[in-house]
Amino acid sequence: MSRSPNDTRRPLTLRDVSEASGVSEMTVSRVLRNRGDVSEATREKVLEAARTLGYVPNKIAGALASQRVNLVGVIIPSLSNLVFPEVLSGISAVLEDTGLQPVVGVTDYSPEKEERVLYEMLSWRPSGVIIAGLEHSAGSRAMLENAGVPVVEIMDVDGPGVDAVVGISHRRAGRQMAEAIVAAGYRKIGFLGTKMPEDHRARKRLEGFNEGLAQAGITLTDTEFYSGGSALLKGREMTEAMLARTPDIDFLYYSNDMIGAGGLIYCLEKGLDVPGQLGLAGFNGVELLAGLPRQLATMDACRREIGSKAAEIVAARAANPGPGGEIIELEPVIQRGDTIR
Amino acid sequence: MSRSPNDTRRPLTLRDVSEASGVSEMTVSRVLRNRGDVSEATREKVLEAARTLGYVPNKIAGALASQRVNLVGVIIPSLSNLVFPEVLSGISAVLEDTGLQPVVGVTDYSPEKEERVLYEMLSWRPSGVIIAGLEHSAGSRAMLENAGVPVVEIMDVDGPGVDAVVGISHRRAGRQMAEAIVAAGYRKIGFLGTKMPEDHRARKRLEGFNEGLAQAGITLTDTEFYSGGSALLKGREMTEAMLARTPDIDFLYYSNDMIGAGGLIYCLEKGLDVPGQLGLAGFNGVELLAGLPRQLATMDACRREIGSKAAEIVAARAANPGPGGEIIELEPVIQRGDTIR
DNA sequence: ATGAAAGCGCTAACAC
DNA sequence: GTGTTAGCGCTTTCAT
Repeated sequence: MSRSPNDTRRPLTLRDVSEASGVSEMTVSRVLRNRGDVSEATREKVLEAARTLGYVPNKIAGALASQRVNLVGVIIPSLSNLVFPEVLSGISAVLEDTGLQPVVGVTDYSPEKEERVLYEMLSWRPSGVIIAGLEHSAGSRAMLENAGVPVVEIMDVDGPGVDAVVGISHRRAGRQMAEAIVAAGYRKIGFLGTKMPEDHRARKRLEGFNEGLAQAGITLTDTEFYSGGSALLKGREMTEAMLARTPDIDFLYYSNDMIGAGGLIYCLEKGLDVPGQLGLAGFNGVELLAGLPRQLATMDACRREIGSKAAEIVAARAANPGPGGEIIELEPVIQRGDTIR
Repeated sequence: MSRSPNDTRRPLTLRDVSEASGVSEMTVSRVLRNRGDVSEATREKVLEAARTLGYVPNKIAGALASQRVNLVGVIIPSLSNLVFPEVLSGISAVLEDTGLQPVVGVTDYSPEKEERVLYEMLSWRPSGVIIAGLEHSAGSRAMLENAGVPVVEIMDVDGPGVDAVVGISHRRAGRQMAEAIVAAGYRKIGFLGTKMPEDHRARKRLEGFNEGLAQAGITLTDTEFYSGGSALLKGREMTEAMLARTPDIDFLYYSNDMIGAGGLIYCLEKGLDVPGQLGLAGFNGVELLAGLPRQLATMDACRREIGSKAAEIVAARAANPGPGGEIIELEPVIQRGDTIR
């Protein structure tokens, strides 16, 4: 590949394009951003010069000068959870045609890391922030309150938000599932979930679930928690353990579909009568379930829609600032599948 | 929450901290970056002022002035592939303690989108770029060549790279799997994969697989391709279709573990004799497989290690520029599992 | 150990 | 339709 005149490795600037095209920097800038009136002739000249030089604009300088950054910070606990990539894709799809760009930060469910990631993001002065959850450290909360840009807290509506909130009520989701299970006649019910105090949404689902059971005068018969490892495998193991410990249990409520799927596979393998003798349910409505031999009962967490609504709020307010404080509660629906009788 | 003196929504600047602490902007800057000698007393004053004001530095201005950006662009085809989040976590883990930050861009396997994402990233003048694959549009390749920062192409080593390359040989991986299958005595072999011309690594695996078979005088008995939808479900459906069409087939090679897992579940459900009558193998070594009743034969794609090696190269060269052009080929290993006799 | 001046590469605002 | 000027908020460099 032959080297262009600019053979020193110095990055190209507007000035280089300006000189190469014989047009002022300002006009070059206008052409490159499609702003203001530029004659077709100059336009051509400039684009030609930019292309042959291989000029890539410096957004850092542009952002500093214009006080505008087309970035939206998206802060989520994990990428390996399957749920968050889906939220992300909802966000991306909407931002795609707004000129805004998502930038992802991952917290690993750690409030300290969330605070660091948030600080890092805000120091780039993004046009908005989308952040998972309502629970944040005092420092994070202060930063969000003072960010001076739209903030959308997603996934969860059970609690007060800093600004806009888009999500579902996990408490209610848990309650509804409890009601459905009780209505189906199950009475000895076990819960299997993650040992993660920082997963507030799973915690709220369990609280709601207990409330729902309590309403029918029932309490959980057994519980089992795990942390780390392959969720599918853990689901198997926990199910095996619980069935061994509490043989007469008649329903297993899993805090997520992956461990639920592991449990389902185990039960089918053992030839257990599902849903006759033993009912099963998970949470999330992940696509994976469609490939299993039996459809696990679950509840759609509206992941993509949460992403797209959140992105819409940010995009709308980036375009013209409003008062903020939007609250959007989505309604998850129980998918009974084949594992509740 | 009470408002601080700065009640106009103007973002805080170094100057605000400087005034609040009675110290020059320069010294404030030094304190905030831990650079140069600052007396403990001033240090305290400054930090105190910054904290109470809630000052967040403006990295845009900082980057412009210092010509240094602690960002590393990471460009991958997809987040829902399970493989890429693992690569990412390898990258993050290494960058964590280097002061560099990964910024992710997703291409959806589209060269045009890759070019746009790359352009966008380079316009932020990152300290390095990690990009999946060796195949890029002419435009992308030109940008990579002229970026003036370390570029690491990952996942694949079958072809020439722009700068550094970290990955495995998918062609060889396919060949090795073919050899193992033939050695186990299977002869009527089917391939099931994605209908994605843009997935060059899957294509190379298939090419290598065919080469491996050809060496034993065998050609593929049947093939089946899919696109979109739940991979697990597609694996089921394709397996069903192929077994119906070619009942005497004795081995199914899947282009990835998700469809392989779907196929395995289907076969077990139908009570087929795996691996006696019918052998199965996938590719990737995803964690999910551990939860299945039978272990699918597969090949570890070294995802996390690819990520960490790539990050190490970028970090090393960000610290002190070298000649570049590192080539690291990792060696995937066949995991025979329970589905090859 | 601290401060002053210059300037990073671009765009807003205003001429012409 | 095009050019000029000033300055975005920091850091570099040099002075003290």
